[in-house]
Parts: sequence; C-alpha cells; structure tokens
Amino acid sequence: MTVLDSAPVGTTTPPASVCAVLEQQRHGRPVGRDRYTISEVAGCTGLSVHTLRWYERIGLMPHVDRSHTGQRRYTDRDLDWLDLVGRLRLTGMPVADMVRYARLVREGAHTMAEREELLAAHREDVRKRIAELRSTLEVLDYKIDIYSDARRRAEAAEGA
Amino acid sequence: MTVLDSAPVGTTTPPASVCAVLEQQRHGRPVGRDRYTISEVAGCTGLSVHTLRWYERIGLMPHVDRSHTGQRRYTDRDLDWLDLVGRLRLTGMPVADMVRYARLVREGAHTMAEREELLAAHREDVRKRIAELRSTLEVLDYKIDIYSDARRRAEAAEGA
DNA sequence: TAGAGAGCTGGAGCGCACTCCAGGCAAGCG
DNA sequence: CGCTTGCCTGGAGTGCGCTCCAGCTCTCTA
Repeated sequence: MTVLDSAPVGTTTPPASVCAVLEQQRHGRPVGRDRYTISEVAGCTGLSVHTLRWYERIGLMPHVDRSHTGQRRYTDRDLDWLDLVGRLRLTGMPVADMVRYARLVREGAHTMAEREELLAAHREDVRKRIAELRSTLEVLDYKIDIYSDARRRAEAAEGA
Repeated sequence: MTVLDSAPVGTTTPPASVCAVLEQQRHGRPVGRDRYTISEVAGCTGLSVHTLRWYERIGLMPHVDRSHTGQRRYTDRDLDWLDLVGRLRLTGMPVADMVRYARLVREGAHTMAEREELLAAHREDVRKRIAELRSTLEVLDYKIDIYSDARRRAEAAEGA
C-alpha cells in the first residue's frame, strides 16, 4: 500500500504519509531509538548531510538536539518535520516559504491562523499545478499518438 | 501545420490547447499576420524578450526568420512551438531535454522514434508528479483541517 | 599510540534558467 | 537634424537550492 491510496477518511485521521511512510519506503527509519545521527537521517530521508546542515543554518529546522560532543541527534519528531518539508519541497514550495512556516511554528500557538493561511495558499498552488500537468498530459498524449501512428504506418509500409 | 512537422494526422483530435489557446488567454495572439516582432511574441507568450533571444542562442528555436534589417520575425509556427515549449517547461522538463527535442525535430523524420521516446518518458514523469502532488494534497488537507479545527475551537471558547 | 572514520564549522563553488548590460544600428517623428 | 524607440549582439550577473572544501575534533579499533 502506497501513500497514494491511503484512505482519506474523517477529518482527523492522518493519511499514513504524515507518519513517515515515505522514509520507510526509502531505506527504513531505524526503529524506536529516537536519536539518529546525521548520516542515518540522510540515509532514510534521501537528503544529503550537507543539505541537512544547510537546512539548519537557514532556519528550516526546529532546533536539533546535540550529543555531549556536539554532534547532531535527530528525533522522530525531526524526521516527521523533514517528511513534511520533503513534501512541500516536492510540490514546489520555495525554501523561503518553508523557512517562514518553520519560524511561525517556533513562535507558538498564536501564529496558527497565519500558518493555516500559508498552507492553504500552497494547496491552491498545488491544485493549479495538477490542472496544468493534466492539461499538458493531454497534449503529450496527442503528440505521442501522432508519432506512434506515423511509426506504425512506416512499419506497415516497410512490411508490404 | 503544427510544430510536429508534416503531421501525419491520424485518428486523434487535438486538444484545443495545442492550437495556442494559451496565448489567447494571455494577451491574445495578433491575428493573421504571421510575422511578429520579438516584443509582440513576448507580450503574447509571457516570456521576456531576453528569454526569447536566449532560447534561440541555446538552440531551442527552429531558425527564426529575420527582416531585411536583421530583426526577428516570428511566425505562427514559432508561436505554436513556443506554446509546446511553455508546456514542457511548466511541467518541469529540463531545458537541455527540450533542446535535444528541438535538435531531433530539425534533423528530420528519421528521428521520430527517438522523439516519441523522449515525450513518452516525460509523460511518465508528469504522471508520477501528479500522483506526488495529489498525495501531498491529502497531507495539506489534513494539516489545514487541524488548524481550522483549532481555530474554530478557540473562537468558540472566546465567544463563550 | 597511530590511523581511520564520522562529524563539526564557515565559506566558497556550482548548475540551472534566466536576466540584464553596454554599446551599436535602423526607422520614424517634429 | 537630433531625438526617441525598438531591436541587435556577446557576455556578465543573479537567485535559488544545494554541494563541496579545508581544516578541525572526537571516538573507536589494531
């Protein structure tokens, strides 16, 4: 069962995706330890360690914990956050907007309206893009049909 | 005649889109003149004149005609081509791939199989992306629901 | 105790897709 | 005639999202 066909039931049932199904599909999230090194996280998110550090520098991560020697220790929460970030990125949200969202989350509950607004705007964007993609799909189907018709005809002529 | 050079029109009907509905939606293609200046084309495609010249430099345009003083004169065919390019671009095809496609078109009929392959690969890509976007849409819906539930609850508490 | 390996930092570099600039030419207008 | 407008060229610059580098520390194993 993929992310795609998770049942969208009542208002409060999360799609399985939000629970980091994605990571499991990639390389599996190491289980039940809740303190992951940067390379483990890289492995299970598909991001590079460079990118993970960079995300932190630009304020896209909610304060990552450190070991006594100063190494990063990511939690399951961090992985969930990275899952969301990955989705927003895949759907084309600019990093700057994600940073803004991250800042709002850090600032606490009084920013929830603004966060909702931000996500709703992005949802509209995604909807528009789906429509665009679908319309291009039609064009592609049309053109590919023409090519394959031509090919079939050429093959038939050659056979004759 | 479309971009597809000597279209061996088969059983399929073109989606209206391929006939440059897009441009008409934007600023309208000047009618029936078939010789457009670069700024007219910029106006009706939404591309900048810089971008149009750049497309030509990198080999993404099929030889644009010139006036006696050396200025570009685009034809309806060029606009159709730009329509296709715009769609491929909107759907995330890398410019390098479009250039490759353009080269194949220039090289003539014997490259049709390769062109078909290229477009089919891109179609797969687009399909995958639509699925991705849809799955993120679920996540967004879920999160937005949470936010708006929380907001409604807060408003209710305030009202009480 | 030496070497390998993973992680740390600030900052430089890169690829893509434009975007703009300087300097010049041709046509039209008052 | 000068001025403005629109277009030309090669090449430099920009913004985004990473990606990599140099030089360091810490820990673990032989």
